[in-house]
Amino acid sequence: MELSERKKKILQIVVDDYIDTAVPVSSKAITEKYMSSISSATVRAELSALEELGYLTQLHTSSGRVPSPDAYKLYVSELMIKDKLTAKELNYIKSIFLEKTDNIESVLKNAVKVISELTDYTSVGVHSKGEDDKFRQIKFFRFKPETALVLIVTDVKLLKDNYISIPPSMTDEQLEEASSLINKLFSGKTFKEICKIELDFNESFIGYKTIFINVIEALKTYFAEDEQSVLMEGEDKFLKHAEYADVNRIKEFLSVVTKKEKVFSILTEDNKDIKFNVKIGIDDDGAIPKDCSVVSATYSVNGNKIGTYGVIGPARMDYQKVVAVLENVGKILESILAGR
Amino acid sequence: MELSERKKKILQIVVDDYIDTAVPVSSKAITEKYMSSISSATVRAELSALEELGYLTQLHTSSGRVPSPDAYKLYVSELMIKDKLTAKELNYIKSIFLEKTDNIESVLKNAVKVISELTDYTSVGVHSKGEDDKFRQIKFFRFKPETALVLIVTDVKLLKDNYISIPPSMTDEQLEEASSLINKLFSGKTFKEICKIELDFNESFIGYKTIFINVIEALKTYFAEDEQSVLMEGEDKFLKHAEYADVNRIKEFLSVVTKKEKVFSILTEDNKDIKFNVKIGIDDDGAIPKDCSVVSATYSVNGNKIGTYGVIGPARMDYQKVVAVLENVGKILESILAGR
DNA sequence: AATTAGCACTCAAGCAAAAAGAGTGCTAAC
DNA sequence: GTTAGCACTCTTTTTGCTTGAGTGCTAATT
Repeated sequence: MELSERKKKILQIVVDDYIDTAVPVSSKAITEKYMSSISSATVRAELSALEELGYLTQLHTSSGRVPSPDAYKLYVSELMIKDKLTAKELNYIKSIFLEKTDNIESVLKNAVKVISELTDYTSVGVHSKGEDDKFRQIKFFRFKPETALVLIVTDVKLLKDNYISIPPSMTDEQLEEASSLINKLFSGKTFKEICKIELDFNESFIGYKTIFINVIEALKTYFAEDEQSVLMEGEDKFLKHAEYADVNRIKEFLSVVTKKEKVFSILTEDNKDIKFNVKIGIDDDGAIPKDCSVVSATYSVNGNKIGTYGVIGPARMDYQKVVAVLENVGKILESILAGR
Repeated sequence: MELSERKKKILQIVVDDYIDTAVPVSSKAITEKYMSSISSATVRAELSALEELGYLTQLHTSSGRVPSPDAYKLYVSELMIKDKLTAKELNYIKSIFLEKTDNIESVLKNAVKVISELTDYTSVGVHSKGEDDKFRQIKFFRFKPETALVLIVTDVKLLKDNYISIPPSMTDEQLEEASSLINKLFSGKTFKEICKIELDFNESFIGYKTIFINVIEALKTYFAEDEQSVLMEGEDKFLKHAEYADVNRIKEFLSVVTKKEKVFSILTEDNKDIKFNVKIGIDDDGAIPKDCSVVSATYSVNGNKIGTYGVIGPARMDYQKVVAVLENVGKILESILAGR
């Protein structure tokens, strides 16, 4: 059901004020600070109704009201007055992205960094698994006769650390030829496409069979590693905020933030089809800690969602600032990725 | 001045008991649990003397005694009975190091990981800046006519992410030749040595001058980045320990542990020439937080100290376990590095 | 000269009762 | 529908009191 305009106004005031002061909001505070035209008794009736509807809660009978998770969600999607960044902040964002843009990972790293710095919350970014990343080039570094470090460059990133074994009998020239063969065959293709390639190991090819299989194996490990691709910044920023004055809250928060796989699943799980997803932890056993909020957005290239970025912090978060920063960073991020 | 045997014994008991129980140790506890032959009044006199000497402190007049930083240091260097690891633990250490050993960084990473897991403290490792790392091989990935990604492999690690600009007029063949020239010239040399090489750009060489200069530039950035080489594991392990029930303690701890450059300077600053260095934070403005302890050791190859590894945790730390783990890991670490 | 028993003293920690204050819900009047 | 007024609830803070652990000191003992 749709809320009356006055209810919306009051709810907005409560959320605004609570975000600002961290103190439960009383009817008196509302009339005195924001709505001198009506009396506190009227506001009390409205607050009571909003509580009935699930948007507000009371810590105890004689305390002011605190927004519920639903209230924050509504606030972000409808109630909140959008913030604008200062020219200084906008310039700062732009300046960060001027740095080298040769691979998506470093672009995303910059995005995550700037988000954390401007919002003062822990920021995160995940890039899609990369099944659509395009193969660019392969090179081998032969360290010993039987092992080589294989380097694969995609349009997204460079992968190293994949050691493969090669037949010791193979000469360096043959290895070189193998790499140019692979380059010719795979170049420009996505991982999905590469897997479909029917390899015809005829006589001119047969010597490279092991290599090919090993390279594809290396590619598979590349696409399998997902937690690796979680980028975070400002893991300790949450301590700056008043809610984290309690040891258990801190433990809860850290137990999530220090586990990249947890962060990954939170960010990639079902997102509603709205611009900014807000997820707030309710009980203690969910993926997100109690009273902890995750605001995230996806970025796309050519209409394909290829990653998610956002912030993690207390439920009582400065959503105006956060959304403004995410919005602006997102725009630049997409424009850079589109122009590649 | 040298302590009497009895004082040493009592100090050892106090530290042992305090590490075990986290409760200030009373004269009564000492006589009842460990020294039934003498009376508590005698112990009290000794405790009083040890306090006078700076080894013990009292929280208030009617509390038991707590070891001072000096007491912990003496404990580790002289008083403590060395712990032995179980066969299971030893096997675990060995098993971890069986993994790929192709570069020092990954070996150190394993060391740090195993230390954190066995001790349950945050562990750290830093490798020397690398002026003695040996150049192995260079390769160029030409992305655009005017830029290339340069990959340099040393005996320690692989460095990527160094983009250099190349003259667009240069053909791929010339670039290839440049890389084999560089390989021939630099191979097996340390950074120091490379810097000393007098480059004679005679006619056959002159075309590669820009490349050479750019490569050396890339090497310099490599050696300049130092905080990068701080490896850490178990950043949230400290929360497991009783001392971190206080928010300010947590903040202090995290403010150090999340800043790699701080950890770096703590680990690399003046170490006494003993096997296990113990540094304990005293006041709040030092590099190390109050009541926080850092136990570290260096590892060497051919008599050259090339890195430091250790743990960070509360002053009331299980030094027996920590030293035993560090000792064993250090041995394996050095044997692996020596055998390269 | 070192050790010990005994005792007074100190201080933290826990508890209960009281006081203060903020905020609500309800009711009756506007 | 709105509002003033008031009783009621619940938290927070303060205060005083009690308990108990542990020490330091002193005088007696070995």
